[in-house]
Amino acid sequence: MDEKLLKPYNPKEAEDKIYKLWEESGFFNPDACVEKGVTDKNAEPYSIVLPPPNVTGTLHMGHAAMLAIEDILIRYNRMKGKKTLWIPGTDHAAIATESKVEEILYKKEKKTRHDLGRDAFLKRVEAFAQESHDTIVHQLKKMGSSLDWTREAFTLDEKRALAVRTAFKNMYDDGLIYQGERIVNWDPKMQSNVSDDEIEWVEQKTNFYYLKYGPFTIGTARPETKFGDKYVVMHPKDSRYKQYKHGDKIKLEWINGPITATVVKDEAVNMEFGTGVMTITPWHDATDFEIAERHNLDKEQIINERGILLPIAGKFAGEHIKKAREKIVEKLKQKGLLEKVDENYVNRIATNYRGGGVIEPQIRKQWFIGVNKKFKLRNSKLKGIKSGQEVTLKELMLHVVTTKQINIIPDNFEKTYFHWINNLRDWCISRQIWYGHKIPVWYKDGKIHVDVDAPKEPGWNQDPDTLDTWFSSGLWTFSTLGWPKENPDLKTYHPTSVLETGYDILFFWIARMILMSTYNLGDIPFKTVYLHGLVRDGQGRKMSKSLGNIINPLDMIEKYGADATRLSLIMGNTPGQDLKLSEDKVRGQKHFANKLWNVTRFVLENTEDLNMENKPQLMEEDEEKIKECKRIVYEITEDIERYRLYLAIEKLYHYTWHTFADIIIEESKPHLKEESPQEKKDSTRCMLLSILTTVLKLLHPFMPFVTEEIWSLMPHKKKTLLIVEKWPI
RNA sequence: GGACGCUUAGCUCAGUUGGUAGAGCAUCUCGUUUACACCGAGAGGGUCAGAGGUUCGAGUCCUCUAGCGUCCACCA
Repeated sequence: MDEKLLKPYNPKEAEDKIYKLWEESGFFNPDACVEKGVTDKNAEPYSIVLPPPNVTGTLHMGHAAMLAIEDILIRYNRMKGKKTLWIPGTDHAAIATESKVEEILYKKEKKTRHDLGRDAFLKRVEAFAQESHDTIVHQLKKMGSSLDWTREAFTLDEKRALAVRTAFKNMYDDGLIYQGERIVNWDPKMQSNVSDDEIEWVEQKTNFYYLKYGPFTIGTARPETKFGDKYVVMHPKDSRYKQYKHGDKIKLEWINGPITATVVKDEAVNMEFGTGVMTITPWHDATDFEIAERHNLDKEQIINERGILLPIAGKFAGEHIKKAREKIVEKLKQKGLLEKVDENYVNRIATNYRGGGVIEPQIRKQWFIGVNKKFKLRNSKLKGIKSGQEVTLKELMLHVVTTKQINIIPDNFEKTYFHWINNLRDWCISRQIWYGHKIPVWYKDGKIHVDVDAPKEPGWNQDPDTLDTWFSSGLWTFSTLGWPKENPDLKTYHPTSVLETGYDILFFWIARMILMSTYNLGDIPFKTVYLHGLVRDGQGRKMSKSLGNIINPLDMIEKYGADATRLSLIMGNTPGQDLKLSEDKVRGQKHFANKLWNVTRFVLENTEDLNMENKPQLMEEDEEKIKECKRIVYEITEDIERYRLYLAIEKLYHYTWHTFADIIIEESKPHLKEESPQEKKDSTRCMLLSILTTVLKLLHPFMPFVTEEIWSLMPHKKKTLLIVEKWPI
């Protein structure tokens, strides 16, 4: 017997060596599996694209949980004999990465990206991204992820850029991508607009001012935006104001002198709120913008892109809004326009969830994807929609989920998905940051050129904007498989089998992938969506730097091994439900790995000289034990097939420890004694070895390192790796 | 304001189609026998948040209530 087995299991000694063995074997690559004869060339394909981690830093426990779940599914299906592919990659995460680098740049050198200029700044970002990428790849390997590294992708590499430009061109030609002057979420700090989904609302106590506006009283938390307010709006059914008719002109004294206000009746006004009267600032408020659009009202800009008041503010022009507010309030007070101040008002402030800048809505020319625009779907492979049929993107997104062509686990998230889609507005895809895919649009002398490639003749200037990072992530399931080029991978592995990710990016990403895949391929991107919960600390709090409660996956791997780390993230992890994780839990799983190690020691000590070529006759009671083990195999297989990994591992844990070790092995001891009849002895030994072999196979997807290490110490095995052994069913 | 989720042993959670309440950790007692003290044998501990309903039977299905949490929404 190998001397290693005499000492406790040491993950550190085994893991890196084992991972290298797997990589060298080529078995992460399905083509190699076919070549080496471990997978049938006509086998059913099984594929997952790795949700690409952002190149903004390092992986956290949420990533680790995702990797554990996906690797289990991949390893299980590989052992089932399927042609199994798991594609690795990383995401350039435009805004997140750019703001991170800007932050570092400012901290270290007190410089902004504009001080460096576009090219020099981008070089910095790329260097940062490369470093992050390398760290991430290292971490992915440490977790034991059986990813096919020959197919690694990056959302911003050449192949993906071609996919992005092709998708843009197609959507533009179909009239789905258009340019429009709309109110957008402008982040003055980042100098870019962000989409509705990238906004985080924070509550803030602030003053709420009641101002005299002619015969009315209006309320506002933002007096600095009010200079241009010349429309006074009330609900058409509000009886308090029935003497005012839509279109009435009223002369009144305002901040910088007398103005003429126009009465507007609109149902968007809430009669219960304040006095039921409001004035509007269409350039800087989304609701006001919509009212102005409905009634064809003037829109005036009050604040510029850097938060500075424009000439309309009179003597306040040139001042930053933050500093001007108090002075403006003072002036209102002097003029007798300030009626009352509520000091306990709680306002909701829009911030950029990456970078934290306070959003200042602005009207700007941007690129949008129209989700309600009709177009003819080409080459439909979707059930219920014919090629050439007129549809909208929104309809496609709803259709594939309502008809169950895509299943979401847990299914209550389908409701959330539908609700979001139903409220979906046109998707603003242009950003004014520098890191990302440049928009494939060129201008010259008032002419516009939209294509995959730049025009040949000189003098054309490319649109300086970049695309929302989710545009390229939306293509991920097929851009990683070679689209738009003809590629056998695309035929074999798309649609992918399952998309596994955290429920927090259901809208950002999953919905966008469904949009992009149904549009560009006329097909679903994946058959099943499996959503895992957030990983929280032992007390259920979010892990964050400020709380200091972050558990780093690499630390856990270092202390307790990758297998223990994986198990702790799978046990008790039900889909869609947040998982509480403490270090104790990881430690407990390490004990399990060691238990398995010791079980092996016992079985091998007793079976080393057993000749499995001439299988001994099994006695009835041993036959019974093997049958019971088979039943467990069926149950566990069923659990994995139905994505109940938490149940599968619990049963396996229980069977291995409390049935196999505590009962079967304990009861076998008398039968292994010298004086026991040879027949009985052989039968017992054969039974033990058979069950151990099965248990190792079943456990392999969950704890690949220790099982592979043990496999290599088994004297009876064929000369193969456990990773490609057949699943015992 | 709307939607969703959670509430089961001291702690963390399972409980898959309704059929006599489960696991791990923690606690207590005992124990070194062909692996394992990162161990074994055993014990205590729950009116399954509350109220009502359907049913022969409900932790599980329905209704309502409470607490906690998450997401969505244009209340100036």
